[in-house]
Amino acid sequence: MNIGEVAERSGIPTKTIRYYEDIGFLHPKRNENGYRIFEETELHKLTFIGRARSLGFNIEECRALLALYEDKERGSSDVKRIAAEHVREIEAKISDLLAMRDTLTHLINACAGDHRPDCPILDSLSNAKH
Amino acid sequence: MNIGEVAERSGIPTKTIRYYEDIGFLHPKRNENGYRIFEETELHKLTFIGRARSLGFNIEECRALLALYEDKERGSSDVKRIAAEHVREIEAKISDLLAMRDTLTHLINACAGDHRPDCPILDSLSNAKH
DNA sequence: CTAAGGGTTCCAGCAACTGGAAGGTCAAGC
DNA sequence: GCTTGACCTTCCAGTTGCTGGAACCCTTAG
Repeated sequence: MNIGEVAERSGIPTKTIRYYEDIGFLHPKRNENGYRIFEETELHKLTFIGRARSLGFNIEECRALLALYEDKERGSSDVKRIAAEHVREIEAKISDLLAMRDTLTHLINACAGDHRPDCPILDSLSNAKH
Repeated sequence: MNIGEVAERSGIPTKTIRYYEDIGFLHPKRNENGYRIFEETELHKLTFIGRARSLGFNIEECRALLALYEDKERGSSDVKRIAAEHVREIEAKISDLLAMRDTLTHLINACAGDHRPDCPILDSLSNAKH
């Protein structure tokens, strides 16, 4: 399988696949003309990484998950720990964003939004009322 | 005022203040030894930017808000539009994160988390059940 | 023979800083 | 006068996770 087919089947762009090779996620063989040749297992790995990334795991977390995925001796508790830690991070981001949204929504509701220059949004940004 | 005092009073690190000068947010004068000298108005600007950044506005949005802030003729509707657009972006992020959290929480609950290698989290990442 | 559509490498850039090196300036203490 | 330490300066490089582009090679079809 060439890189284009892998890209199509995994949904990951060729650029990104080459990048993943650079950072050591994959080690595809090469044929005599220098092209990368991918096995099914490499396609599976890429799909795995793609799903983990779409769930918001960062590269280092993906690396850890991939190592656990390939280690037949590991217990599920390690995976669970990584996932639980990740959920905590997600929840922290969510509450930050909720706080931002509430503050902004409040300011927007207080703002006339017309041609007059009075604007509670700018006032709040410039005055210290945190 | 030197940069250190501005940093202290605005809560923005000196490195970041210099960066903000680089990207054209500020134009502090220099005295004969080359040190930046800041006026109160520059301190206010920095505080303004700091608040906008902490509300999640990106640099370009800050630039727009700053321009509106300094334009005494502008109407509040422009500001309101920027803020409302920003709220929409925040809400999109929130729903992405909520979906991630729900998926992961579901997987974590299905995972024994013990020494056995069976792990629904990894299974889900590797099998196509999207 | 040429063109299209693969593939390869390497270099640069995005956002928004942050860290570090190498050096100039200033005030205080000895 | 000298040193020490806290300031300040500039410039360069690194962060994360790619993405775009240039310049080039390989293969196949018309």
